Amino acid sequence: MPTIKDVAKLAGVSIATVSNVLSGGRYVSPQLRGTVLSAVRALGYMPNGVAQSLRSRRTQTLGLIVPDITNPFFSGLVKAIERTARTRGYQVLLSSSEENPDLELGLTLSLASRQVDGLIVIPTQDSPEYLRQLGLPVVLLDRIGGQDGFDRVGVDNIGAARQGTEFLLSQGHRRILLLASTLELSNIRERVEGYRQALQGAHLEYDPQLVVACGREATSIKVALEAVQKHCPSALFAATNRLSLVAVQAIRELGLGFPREISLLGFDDFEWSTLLEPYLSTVVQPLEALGAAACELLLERLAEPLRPPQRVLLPCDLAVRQSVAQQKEVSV
Amino acid sequence: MPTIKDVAKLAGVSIATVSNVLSGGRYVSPQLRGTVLSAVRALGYMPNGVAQSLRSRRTQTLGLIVPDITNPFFSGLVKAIERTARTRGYQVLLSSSEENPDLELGLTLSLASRQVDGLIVIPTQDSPEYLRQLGLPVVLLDRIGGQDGFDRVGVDNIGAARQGTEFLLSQGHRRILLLASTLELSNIRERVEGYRQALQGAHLEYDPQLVVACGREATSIKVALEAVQKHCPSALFAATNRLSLVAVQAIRELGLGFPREISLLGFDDFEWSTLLEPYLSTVVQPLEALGAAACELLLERLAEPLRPPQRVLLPCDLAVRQSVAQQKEVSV
DNA sequence: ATGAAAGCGCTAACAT
DNA sequence: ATGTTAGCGCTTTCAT
Repeated sequence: MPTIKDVAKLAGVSIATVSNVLSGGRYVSPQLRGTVLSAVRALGYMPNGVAQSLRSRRTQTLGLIVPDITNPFFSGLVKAIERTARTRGYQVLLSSSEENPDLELGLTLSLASRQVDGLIVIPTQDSPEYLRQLGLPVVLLDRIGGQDGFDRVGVDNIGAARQGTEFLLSQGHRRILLLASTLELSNIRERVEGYRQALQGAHLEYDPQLVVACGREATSIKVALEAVQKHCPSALFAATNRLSLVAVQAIRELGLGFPREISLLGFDDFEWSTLLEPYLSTVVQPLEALGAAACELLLERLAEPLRPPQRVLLPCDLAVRQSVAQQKEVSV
Repeated sequence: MPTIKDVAKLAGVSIATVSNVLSGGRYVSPQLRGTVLSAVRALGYMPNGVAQSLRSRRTQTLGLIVPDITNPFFSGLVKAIERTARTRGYQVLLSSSEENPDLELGLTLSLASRQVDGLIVIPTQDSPEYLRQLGLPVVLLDRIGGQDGFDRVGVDNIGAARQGTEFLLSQGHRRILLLASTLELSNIRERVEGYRQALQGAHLEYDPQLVVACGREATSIKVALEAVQKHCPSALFAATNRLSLVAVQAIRELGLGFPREISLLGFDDFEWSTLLEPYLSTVVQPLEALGAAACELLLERLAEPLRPPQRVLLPCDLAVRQSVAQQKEVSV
């Protein structure tokens, strides 16, 4: 691989001039410009990004830590982030934390050691304290509960869940079972809170028993199934996309007419949900906007290190399709 | 951020010793080792990966170019690659080519400039010639048609499609419509070939009209729908996961009893397909193994630059579930 | 067993 | 308007 030195020699100029032609640092006469450029082409020269980074102290690289890229919610975010970063001249080092806090810490350190300019993290748990110590610009994405002091972007979970629940209520449902993954995520707790607020707004009693934490594993189905059997809800509100799947399985195993006997409202929209018929109604999170906002927030922070931490809260939409039926006989 | 120099000063040793303690280059007495290590801890020192890379000429970074990370097939591969790379001490720079060859070329160059140690590419089209010129170890993944001379890992598409078709035949189906995306991908052409071979093996006529290229956009549904209307197949074989979706939509629009009146066999297995009932039978590609193999092949190439290009061809499985019905009345 | 010093390829401050 | 040169933080040869 030729270096800047080779180009300088071939063009008969100093390496500074080559650098300036390529990076546009200072004015170079058109003639020299031309000679340098042809030397560059003749040699097939490409600047060594590592050397540039060492010298300039900027790698033009962002670190991204995601729990599981296989989940369409996360992969949608990754896609948006990568695209935004790319159009702004940044590359993305992607790591998967596999929902493991210890691994997340390790990845964080390893990314910092590689001198990424900043980090976008979808943390495995609330308030990752070590991220503060890092001395690196960090933007928290999606799971942004816990303390502030971080730049963060997420969705108005309370509002979204309230809106979803209100929709269910408007269709006449009174016994709504909320399927949660784990209450350890503030994200999910906020959705529970939105659910509660909607019930309260309708002067209905909030029954904590109707909120069931299914966990994040295969056993979720069993938990959901038993809860449905025990509480006989007329509607299910799945608080994550995975739980929509779980809910569907539970409904099937119980042999319930869907949506006639039981309705389902999902959280997160995803292409493949159209495999389900009747089509799933869901709260839809603005993936594109979330990812882009996270990336842009980080770049702004890089440009302006001292400004106070920002919080971006995006609203969700409600996609009304077919999985929620009108409930005629209102239970008392 | 403290540097190796700071550590050396605090520990009262040379920077060479610090380096050797950390990188295990040469023997250092236990005493000095200890002093150095406590200095490291006291300062919270972390080696600067960029400087290490510049000096050692290795970045411990792999470039990965994927058409669309949002497709569960690709995201499954990415997950496996990232994990394998991580356990071997490598990080992954992820880029999305968005099925755009020009963008792919640009990403390639930009990754090379960042001095990745090697590249894993799921190319947007067959035989990407510029990848040869790159002077960088490259492993082609999934779309590995075209000329050889590359390290590549993929699946036995012919065998898989033949097996799938044979299964359909064994269930009594005689008019099988093969839904392809584009015939420009050798990948897909191979699946067509497997389909043809199976028919031939059963002494049935291969009718090119029964192979329909639906394209990769939203219009696919219309194309598929018209083909079904025109040819009245008893079974559909979708050659990609997207096409399973397309097939399902087409079947619904035609109001066909599924799988009674029409059967469906998919390609690629994915978690969310369980939303469809009856459950989708599919050819399943070994995502984990594919990703891991690609990564490992690349690392082997890094260790042994001169060995001849390897080709890894993995077999597929057939997951028989419920979407293919026995065809009683065999057409003549 | 350890230290001194060269140099990876580049940018930017300092010259002219 | 262009050239010279000092590092960026590290690994690695060459000394001792």
